[in-house]
Amino acid sequence: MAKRPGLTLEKIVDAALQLAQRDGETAVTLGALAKHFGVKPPSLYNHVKNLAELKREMRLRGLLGLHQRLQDACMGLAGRDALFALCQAYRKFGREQPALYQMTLAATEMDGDALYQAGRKLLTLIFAVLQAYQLEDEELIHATRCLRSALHGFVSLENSRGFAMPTDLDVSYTHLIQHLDSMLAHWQPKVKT
Amino acid sequence: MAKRPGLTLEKIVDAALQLAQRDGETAVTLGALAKHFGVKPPSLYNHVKNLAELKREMRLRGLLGLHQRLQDACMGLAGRDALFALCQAYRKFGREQPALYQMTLAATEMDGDALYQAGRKLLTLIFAVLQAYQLEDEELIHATRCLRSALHGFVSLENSRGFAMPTDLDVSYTHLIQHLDSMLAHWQPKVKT
DNA sequence: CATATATGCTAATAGTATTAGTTTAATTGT
DNA sequence: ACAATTAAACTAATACTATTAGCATATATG
Repeated sequence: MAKRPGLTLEKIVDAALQLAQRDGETAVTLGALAKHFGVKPPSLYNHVKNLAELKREMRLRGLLGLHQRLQDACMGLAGRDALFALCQAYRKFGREQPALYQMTLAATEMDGDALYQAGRKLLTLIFAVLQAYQLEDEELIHATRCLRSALHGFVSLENSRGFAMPTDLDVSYTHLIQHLDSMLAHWQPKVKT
Repeated sequence: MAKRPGLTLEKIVDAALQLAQRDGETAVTLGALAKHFGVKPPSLYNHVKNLAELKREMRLRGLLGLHQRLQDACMGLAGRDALFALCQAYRKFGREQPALYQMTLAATEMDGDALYQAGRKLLTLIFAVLQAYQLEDEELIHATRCLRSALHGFVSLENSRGFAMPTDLDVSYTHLIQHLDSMLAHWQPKVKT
């Protein structure tokens, strides 16, 4: 038997992320990963519980990475500037790592505590950015949901080629951010049904 | 050999849609469909090119169904009322048929003409609804992208349990619609970068 | 250096799509 | 009504998937 390649969960997740980045989520298969490490597929089970857990780990990395990117982008900024930076960084992440973004935002049932915590961190960051708009309690939550919907929707549709018209997407996104800022600045607590 | 069950593309797609509705997209498998019809898996290839085409057909049904629902909801309405009806019907469709909605909005590369046409129909309907807001040319496209982003983002996140806080989602969505209406009513053509 | 554990392996099961080639049910034409 | 044709089922086979069980050995530990 040859030397052991010193596999570890870290390395496997790294390779899985690269694989997803290159060939999409469906390319993340135990066979492909095993081949990458010069190992047989069952050997991976010594380090990963199963494929579902591996994908959970990937999603955790995605959430943490997204959080880091957004945090870096907002460093030292506040109010409108922070919002713009947040939105631009969000889209940038989605464009640069489409497969990972898609996995990241696809929550399932049993996600475990780590994923929940990562989601919370992201939410806390957004709350911090929205602080300048002086929303409180429930209103802050509603506003955050609107913001997240707009950002996720745009990135998601852009990544899946849902915007077919030959009109500049950067301009559309800038519009979107401006209107989000406007929405937040003139937030109306009263909902008329 | 027993009598032939009189398979057809229509029936297969119908069964596939029911299967997706009940157990999710991953449950749509040729084996499961074959079992449903009391037939062996290869027999299905006499009616469907392959699994990818079957899913394309499902997505086409989804797009057409969504269009129909939205059209029905907007019948006889205009302006703000039409927008509200459109948005509510959009979310309703997404909630009632989560798996189908997810497939519907996940465009791939080679989608063929039928899917493109269905997408166009949907776009045309939205343009009609936005007519009252008096946007023109490029602005109409940007506004439509903002609208679609918000709606798709909300429905998508809601379906994947992306909104964790225990705050009423109906209220959040109503907020979203109101702000979309406001955005459209006070659309600012100039984008300040 | 011996023991024990960690981590690789092979073999096997089960489920997935798909193709090739065959057989027969259903339809069509005379 | 019967023969010929077509449509649609079948069986058999290939090639991927994930996953488990049990075995063997490289590495680490006492």
